[in-house]
Amino acid sequence: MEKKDPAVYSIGIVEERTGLTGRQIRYYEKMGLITPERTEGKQRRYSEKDINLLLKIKQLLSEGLDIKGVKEKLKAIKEELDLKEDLLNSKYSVNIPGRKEISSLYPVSDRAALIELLTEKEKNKKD
DNA sequence: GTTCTTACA
DNA sequence: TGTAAGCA
Repeated sequence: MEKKDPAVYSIGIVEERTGLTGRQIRYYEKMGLITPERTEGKQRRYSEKDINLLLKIKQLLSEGLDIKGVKEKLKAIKEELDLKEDLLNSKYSVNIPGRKEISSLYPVSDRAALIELLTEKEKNKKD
């Protein structure tokens, strides 16, 4: 089950796929909302998850949150995820639940981000 | 031509 | 946020 997510998208591609301007994308990065990789030439390279994260940010922003609010929201989601991860790795877990089941426990609005972050966690443990 | 940073309106 | 300058 090789599930890699290399950062291969240029900022131009990300603009098209997220509907955001390069200006906004760079601004969110400066605000600490995203951390894309860099090529040797210092150009930004985004992964599939970065794009999903950008879309999540865009959604939260459209819901009235400001940059600070989005940052806190993303942090909250991550903490929630770490908590669930502990349960998954717990010695008390007899039956390891599948990601699908886990995600179903979450409200639809947070499911996308949850799955996305969980996938990242799983990948990091494998590497 | 694309992207990057800095800076000004 | 848009745009321009000067680079890579």
